[in-house]
Amino acid sequence: MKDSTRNAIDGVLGVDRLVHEPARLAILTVLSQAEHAEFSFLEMACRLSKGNLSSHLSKLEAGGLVVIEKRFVGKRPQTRAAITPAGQAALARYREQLKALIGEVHDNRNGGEQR
Amino acid sequence: MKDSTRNAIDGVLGVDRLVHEPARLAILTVLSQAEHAEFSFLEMACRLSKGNLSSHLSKLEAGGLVVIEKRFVGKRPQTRAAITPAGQAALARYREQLKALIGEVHDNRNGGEQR
DNA sequence: GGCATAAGGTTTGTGTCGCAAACTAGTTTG
DNA sequence: CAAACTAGTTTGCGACACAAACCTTATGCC
Repeated sequence: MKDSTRNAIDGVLGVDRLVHEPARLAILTVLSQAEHAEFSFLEMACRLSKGNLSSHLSKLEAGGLVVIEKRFVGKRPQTRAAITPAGQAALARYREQLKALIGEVHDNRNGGEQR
Repeated sequence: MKDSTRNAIDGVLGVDRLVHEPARLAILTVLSQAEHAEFSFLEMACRLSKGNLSSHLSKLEAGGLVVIEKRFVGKRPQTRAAITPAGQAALARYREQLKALIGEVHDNRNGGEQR
C-alpha cells in the first residue's frame, strides 16, 4: 500500500461529518456558488423536504457554516441562507480530503498481498 | 446555478451510504488495492478499533461488497476480507459521483443571486 | 364573512447507525 | 497454573437522518 494512499485514508477518516452528510454537502455546494439562497430554492435545488432542509440548515447554522436570515417579503416570512467564511473553509477542506482519496487512487490492481 | 452542478448534487444525494461512511470507504479503498487483506492489517491501515472494524466488515459483507474468509493459520484463527466485483463497482460509482461534485465546481464566485 | 387551500416553515417520532466498552474464546508466556 | 496476549464479536447508548404531523399566516372562492 502506498503511503500517499494511507494519508488519504487518514484524511477521509477525519472528515467533518457536518459537511460529509450528503444533504448538507448539497446545501453547502449550492450556497458556495451564490451570495445566498432562499429556503424554497434550496428545497428544490437539493431535492429536500422542508422538514429535512430545516433541520439540516439548523445544524449547519449551529456549526457556524451558514447564517440564516429571516425577514418578511411583503407579509410573508422568508428564510434565506448564506455560507460563512468558515463554511467555505470547511467545504474547501472537505473537497481536498476527498480529492486526495478519490484522485490519487489509480486503478493499478498490481496490489501484492500483505504479509 | 449550472446544470452540471445540479447533476452533481443529484448524484451526491443518491450516494450509497454503505460506501459513503468514512470507515467503510477506507476499508474498500484498501481492499481495492490488494487481492485481500487480513483483519489486523485493516485494523491498523484504517485506524479502526477491532469492534468497529468487525461491524463495518459485517455490513459490507451483508451488502455484498466484500467477502470474508475465515481460516486457521497454525492454531490461530484468521479473518481475511476481499472486495467483490460488486464492491469494486460500488466504489467506482461512488468515486464518479463525488468527483462530479468536487471536481467540476470551480471557485467562480460569480454566483448571481436567485430570484 | 366563512371555509378550503396553499405558502413557509418547525416540531416530533422512529428506526438506524457509529462508536466504545465489555465480553468470548483460544493461545502463548512466565 | 496464572497472567497476558491475540483475534474478534456482542452489547449499550447517544446522535442522527428522514418522514409525518403540526403550526401560522395569506389567498382564493362562494
